[in-house]
Amino acid sequence: MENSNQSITIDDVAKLAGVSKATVGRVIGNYGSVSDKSRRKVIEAVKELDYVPNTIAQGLRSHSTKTIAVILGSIKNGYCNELVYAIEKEAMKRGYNVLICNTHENLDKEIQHLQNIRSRQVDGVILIPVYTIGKVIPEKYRHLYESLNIPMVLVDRNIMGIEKDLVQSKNEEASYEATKYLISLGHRNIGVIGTVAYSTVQDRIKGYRRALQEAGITINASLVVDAEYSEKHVGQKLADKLLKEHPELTALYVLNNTLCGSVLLELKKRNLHMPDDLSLITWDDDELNELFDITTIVQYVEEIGRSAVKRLFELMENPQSRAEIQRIDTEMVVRKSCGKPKTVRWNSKA
Amino acid sequence: MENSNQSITIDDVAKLAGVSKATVGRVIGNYGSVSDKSRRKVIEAVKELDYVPNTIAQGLRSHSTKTIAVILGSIKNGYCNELVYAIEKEAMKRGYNVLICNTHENLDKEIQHLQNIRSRQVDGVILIPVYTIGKVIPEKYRHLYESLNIPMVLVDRNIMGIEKDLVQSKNEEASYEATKYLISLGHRNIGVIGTVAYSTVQDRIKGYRRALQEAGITINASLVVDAEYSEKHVGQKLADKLLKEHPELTALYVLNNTLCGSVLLELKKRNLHMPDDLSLITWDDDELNELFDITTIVQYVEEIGRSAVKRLFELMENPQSRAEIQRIDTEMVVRKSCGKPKTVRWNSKA
DNA sequence: CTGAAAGCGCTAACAT
DNA sequence: ATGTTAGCGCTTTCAG
Repeated sequence: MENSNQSITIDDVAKLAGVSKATVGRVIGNYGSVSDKSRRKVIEAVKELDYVPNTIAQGLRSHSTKTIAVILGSIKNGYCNELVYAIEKEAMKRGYNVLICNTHENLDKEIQHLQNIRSRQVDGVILIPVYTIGKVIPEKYRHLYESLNIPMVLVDRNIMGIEKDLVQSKNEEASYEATKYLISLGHRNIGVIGTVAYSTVQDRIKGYRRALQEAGITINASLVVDAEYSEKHVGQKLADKLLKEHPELTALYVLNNTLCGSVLLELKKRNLHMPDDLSLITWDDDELNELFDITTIVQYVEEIGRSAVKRLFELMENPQSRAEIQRIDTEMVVRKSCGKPKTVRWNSKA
Repeated sequence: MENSNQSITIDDVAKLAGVSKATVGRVIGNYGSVSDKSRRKVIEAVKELDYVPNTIAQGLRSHSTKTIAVILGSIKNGYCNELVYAIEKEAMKRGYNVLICNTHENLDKEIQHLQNIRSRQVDGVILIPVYTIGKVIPEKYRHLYESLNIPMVLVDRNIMGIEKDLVQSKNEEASYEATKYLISLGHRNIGVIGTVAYSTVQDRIKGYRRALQEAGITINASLVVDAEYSEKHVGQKLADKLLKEHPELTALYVLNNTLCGSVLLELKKRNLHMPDDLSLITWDDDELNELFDITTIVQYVEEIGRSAVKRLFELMENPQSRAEIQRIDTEMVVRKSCGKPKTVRWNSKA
């Protein structure tokens, strides 16, 4: 218990316990078979010396670093940090640590992280990929992902043209239901704001379209506007644009959590109240939504994280296992932001 | 470029380049001296084989894993994820990766992480400690922190009785100024809500008291209420309590970002408007604050992160360097949540 | 059940 | 400027 010196090694323990270091290894690594007597002696020596095995040395020898990496756009994003939280918790349970890597939504940085991770012999990767533009990935990049010989599961977004495990919400279905809900209230002109680049958002748009079609409502493409990632106050700008150009709108449907606050700013500016002047639905739960009583499609991010880790460990045990897609349920939390559409053109003045 | 096999080693490169592995090491590690000719050959071979050095092996040999760990309560906290973002960015620049560890504000878990990190030979630690209850740390724990022979800088919170580097905001000063601002508007009865357990919050309370004293206002301890960490909707509950028991209050001062949303919920419920019915100041920036036009004390979290990393690297180079405390400026962003106090007892009805 | 020996991939002395 | 050698701390054959 006394000496916390870094340099106590398995040899010291072996010497003190009067056994070989192989036996010590068996005890601390919990493999092979050791007599009770030896085990006791080793355990005592470990305690006596305050010995902790060197994970680095273990890693070099055993090719397992007990580390997984999470690569994503930015930990500052609400979805992402909830995800990382869940992943770390789950990994810790299994004795793994997690390395965090922000790509800043930059493909080159993602590649760089991936390379780096290879050199670190990380055991597995959970990735929210940048490349998801709805086009099949260029050969140059595809090669990188496929050649990377490391267990990997994608979360949230898919990469077209690549065979990888994926865990994500039922985006299309949830979006379909949400839109149907608006339609059932009487809305026929629903504006949509989202960052179209992401496969996730594309799926949500598909669901939106399907619901409209099913209700026999003509689809007006100009009601769906694309919010460039990382542009400041883009939600506000686009809400303004939509409301200005489409006085017929009676509802707004926001596809990214990050945009909603900014959209609310615009509603406030125009003195538009929910649900009387305008109905609103948004994705992802947030304190904001509760405060403003906004009806929300909640993703079970914790569950997504847990599933991703679970699948990753399966992959680590059996790297040949075929890629599969897991779609996690969502929940629509109905609050008070949606109502029957107004017949008066409240915003024609704008 | 062809083979992305894991098992390409420095030997393969040496063989292909026709030099010794020592020379290869010199080139990729960029030390010692190598002839231009050899260097070229090595670089070519590296490219040819798509070789990446094994960080684990490097670490075992050189005792530097190029990894730092960040240990904190929860990555879900806004302050924390901004901090981690800044740290990761800064670390990446220097070729370091960051390991993330959540303590869930649990001291035992923190210790566990610290132990684990030791076995991983992490080069340095940035820690937002759990133990900060304002009492000197018990010997049992103190020993653990001090014996841990690894460069470490604390962020945000201090541990009494321990000599460690610390980077934090000028909590006392900022709080003093904020309170003075409220006083200057005419407020004399200012309710305070915060999680008192944290040294940070204690400093903020000190600043609040100093401003009151200086203005000759009698300090009423019952105006400062303690929000238990992790209790749900505690902000709302405490705001309710304060307003109920102290109808003389004309301003609320919230010391943790996490509490503010919940406090707003209570104001909404009581139909209290800022600044007419009540003035409000809160700590930490947030979209919420902008949306509600709340005057806010903004911490420069990015700068705190950068400073912490910078200091950590100094410590890593010179572990004997004496512990020092860095206090980072804050900024009060004045919005519209504060005004002159009402003379009418608006909330006496409650 | 246990020990001896080899070696994971690299860097750091020490030669030359 | 370059190669040789040893060995970081551990796990893993392979004998016994």
